[in-house]
Amino acid sequence: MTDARRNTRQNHLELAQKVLNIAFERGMKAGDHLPEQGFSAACGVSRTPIRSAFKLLEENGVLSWKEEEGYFLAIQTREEQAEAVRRLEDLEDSLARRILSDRAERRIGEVQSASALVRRYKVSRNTVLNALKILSRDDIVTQLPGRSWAFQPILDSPNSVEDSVAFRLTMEPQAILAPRFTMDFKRAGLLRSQMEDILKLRNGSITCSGFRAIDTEFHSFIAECSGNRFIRGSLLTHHRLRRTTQKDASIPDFRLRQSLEEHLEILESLERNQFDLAADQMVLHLRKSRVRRPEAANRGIPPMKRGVQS
Amino acid sequence: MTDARRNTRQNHLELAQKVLNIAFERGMKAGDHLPEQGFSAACGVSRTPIRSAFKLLEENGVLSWKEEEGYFLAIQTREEQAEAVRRLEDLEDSLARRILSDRAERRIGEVQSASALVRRYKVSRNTVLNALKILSRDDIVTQLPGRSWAFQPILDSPNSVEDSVAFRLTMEPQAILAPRFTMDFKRAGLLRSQMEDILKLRNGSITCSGFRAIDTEFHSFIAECSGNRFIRGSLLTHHRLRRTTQKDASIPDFRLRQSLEEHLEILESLERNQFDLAADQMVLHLRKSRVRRPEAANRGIPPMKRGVQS
DNA sequence: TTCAGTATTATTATGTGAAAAGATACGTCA
DNA sequence: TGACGTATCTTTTCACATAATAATACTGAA
Repeated sequence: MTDARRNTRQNHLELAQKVLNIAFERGMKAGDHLPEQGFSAACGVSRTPIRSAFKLLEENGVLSWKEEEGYFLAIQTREEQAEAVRRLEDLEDSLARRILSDRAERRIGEVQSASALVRRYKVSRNTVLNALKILSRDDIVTQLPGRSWAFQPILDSPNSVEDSVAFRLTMEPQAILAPRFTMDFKRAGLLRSQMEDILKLRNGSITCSGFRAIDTEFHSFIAECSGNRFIRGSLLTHHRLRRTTQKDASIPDFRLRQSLEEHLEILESLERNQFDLAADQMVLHLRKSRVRRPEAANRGIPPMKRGVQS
Repeated sequence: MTDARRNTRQNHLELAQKVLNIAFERGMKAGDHLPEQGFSAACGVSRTPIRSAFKLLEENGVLSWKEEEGYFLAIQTREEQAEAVRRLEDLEDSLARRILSDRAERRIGEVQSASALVRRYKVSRNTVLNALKILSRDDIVTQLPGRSWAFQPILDSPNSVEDSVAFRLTMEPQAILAPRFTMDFKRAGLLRSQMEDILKLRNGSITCSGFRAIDTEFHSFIAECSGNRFIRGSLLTHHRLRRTTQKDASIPDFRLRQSLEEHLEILESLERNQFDLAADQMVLHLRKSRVRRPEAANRGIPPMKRGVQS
């Protein structure tokens, strides 16, 4: 596994996921042909990396290959796709991820020097620098003036969770209300059907991590549709942080379902261009999911006191 | 100048500014002694870089040096300090700044490769990579999947300015209203007196760039006091972007004064712990300064339609 | 004890060439 | 024309040696 990890460029893992998403967005079925050039154009890279991604997907049984003809989709259902994506995500446990989890478990201290990490993880200096670059992009670590790197408080302290919800409560409705908000209907439809699929699962079999994945995707989607580039940017950054640092908590099944149904309602309102309604539903959704997290309940976020413009 | 720039580490310029700020925050007067160890502790670095910063400041006439005794403050007034800081800022025209201004003037295209920049600016690859790192921290450029870097729209298009004000209108009041908002009274006092000094200048002699500097500092200060780390983070990022990309526009003198007086009023409310009032004043302040910018007036930001929670 | 000066050691930054990866062009087949 | 396979050139990454910088320990003086 370690060798495989070393042989497989991180880039290709990301690219492979992107390829898979595009294929399903285009409504491809098992047996369909995936033209290299089309994906090359869609991903904005040349054919060379696309081929690597295809090969990677073939190794994972997602694609099949025929000489002189190219690659073909080998899976059918969205469940299979989701599983494949999960497998790819497992592969890409980069050093950044390891460092993060070690920090989350408090196995390493708040302040680190690059060399210390080189020694601890027995990897090249460049690898560490790269990981730090990734982590600092999400503001998980910041470079102090000297030569030390400091971890920011992770999204696991009660205060942080509280701050996160407060942040989202101000930003997400505004993302919807910003002028030039434009829905990507295709992606919305895909999201909707994914959520409906999950809801169809029998009681108790919704996994928390599966829910979290789709939840983050939904909220990132809303952010991406926002017409305000600064609201979009800061929300996307925040969701990236949530995705990487949030911990699994056990949430009862019925609450997960409720949450997904709220997502669907918001999507419906947006599709009807009822932005005010969608924004209000978003506020309610966030407030409810706040109550849902046991550890954060009844802590000092002020009630509906006042708006941005009172 | 080019040689001096090459000899002077960028780090030390920043550090020198920090040192100067700390000295004035501590209320030091001309002739006072600056202990190396004290500043070393205050800045979180060892004595070595502090000495470089001291030496740099001495070369600029801000400090004086006596053998076997150390460095002493050589300037007295805040104007002298501001001037010194400005001189230091002029020194640090890094490659990032050059690239940014070339882009602002549309001398270079929206998409660039690192090598192209190496060729254009005749600097080492590392220098370019470093500049790109700085620019990408503020989301001025982003790395595309392939090997190209793309500039984001700069804060000079009408839409961007509009988006920026809308963003600040949602965030800045919330920064004040967040629980655990805590004023740094010392810094507030310093800011206040700086603004009062500017207001004392005779009519017409307030420079626009001087105003912008203190304006950004004031708003960054508010952000820094916020108890919500995500609101704080996203606002600070945004203000950094404003500082680096905003263009000088000519704004009539009386409007600058009005704006500064609004700042003072907000500070007063904050000092009295009247956070709701301060937040409302901030909303008004931002709305007014929006009207002040001629190019952005009467464009589609929705009126006081609704709050975050309504 | 605290300070600046000095020396020593640890860490990081930089330059260089080899190797990997990406972009592009061309050939061939359907 | 549009697809894949292959070849070639450009760009980037990586590893390593070396220079620059930061942290630390130690000194003597006030």
